[in-house]
Amino acid sequence: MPRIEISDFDLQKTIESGQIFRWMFLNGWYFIGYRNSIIKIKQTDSGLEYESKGITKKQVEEFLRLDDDYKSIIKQISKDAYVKKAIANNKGLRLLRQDPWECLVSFVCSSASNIPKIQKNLQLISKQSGNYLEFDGNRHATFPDVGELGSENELRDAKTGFRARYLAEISNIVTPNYFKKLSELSYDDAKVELMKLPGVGEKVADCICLFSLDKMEAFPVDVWIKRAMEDGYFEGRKSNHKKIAQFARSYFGKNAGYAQQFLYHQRRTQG
DNA sequence: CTCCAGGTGCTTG
DNA sequence: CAAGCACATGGA
Repeated sequence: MPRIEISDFDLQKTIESGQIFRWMFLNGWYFIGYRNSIIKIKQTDSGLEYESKGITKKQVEEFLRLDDDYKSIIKQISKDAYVKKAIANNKGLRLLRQDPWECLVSFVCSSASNIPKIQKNLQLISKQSGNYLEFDGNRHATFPDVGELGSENELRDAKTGFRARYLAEISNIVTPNYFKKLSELSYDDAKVELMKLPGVGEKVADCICLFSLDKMEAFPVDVWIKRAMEDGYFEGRKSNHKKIAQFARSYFGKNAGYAQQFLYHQRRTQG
């Protein structure tokens, strides 16, 4: 089984920090749905150990963002005691590089929802419209390809509620080429383009930019981050999404998205 | 029963 | 431009 020698990589925090939703923990291993396959992975003393089927080593490294210079990023976003505490409490938390299509569907499902429900939505969509894969003695459903998400009614069967209409419309608009084009755009242009899709506003567009399009300056502002930022940087006073996002990008710089992930996870787990 | 959840879109003032 | 509300669903 392939091993990856790496320090400062906390697999549990990374997987369970709400950036990906199709994973399960079984007998000491994480099984993560990725593109048309599964990555089975666990933490070891010296790093990570994984096994997968139909995915190259290069693809696994790309997904795990092993190309990030973690220490340098941490140094860059460690601007003050407040964020330093979030970083210290979540040492080894990383961002992943997801498939943009699944990321788009995931975060359209995320609006006015919660993590367990998003997981349920994606699992049902995969069972309905994805393929099945035999792996390690188990059957796993893969995520449906672009254009194969299913009808609006099927999406409603997946308990996506009022988001079913958005997803069905999105399914008719995007193509593999849509994401190829998107990946070539700047952060601002990619965000504008994404926000033309129904069900995609500022926050969802930022999540897609950060989690799947390498736009590390994106700073998604949800209710949790809003509270965390108001406490840490606005003297506890109420602010708004636009002010917070604008401040965060200028304050934390080109890796603001990493700061977001630490502050978000800190807020979710320690308050 | 009421409230709210990794928001967005639409309508009003 | 900001504020207010509906939108499905499910857990607290």
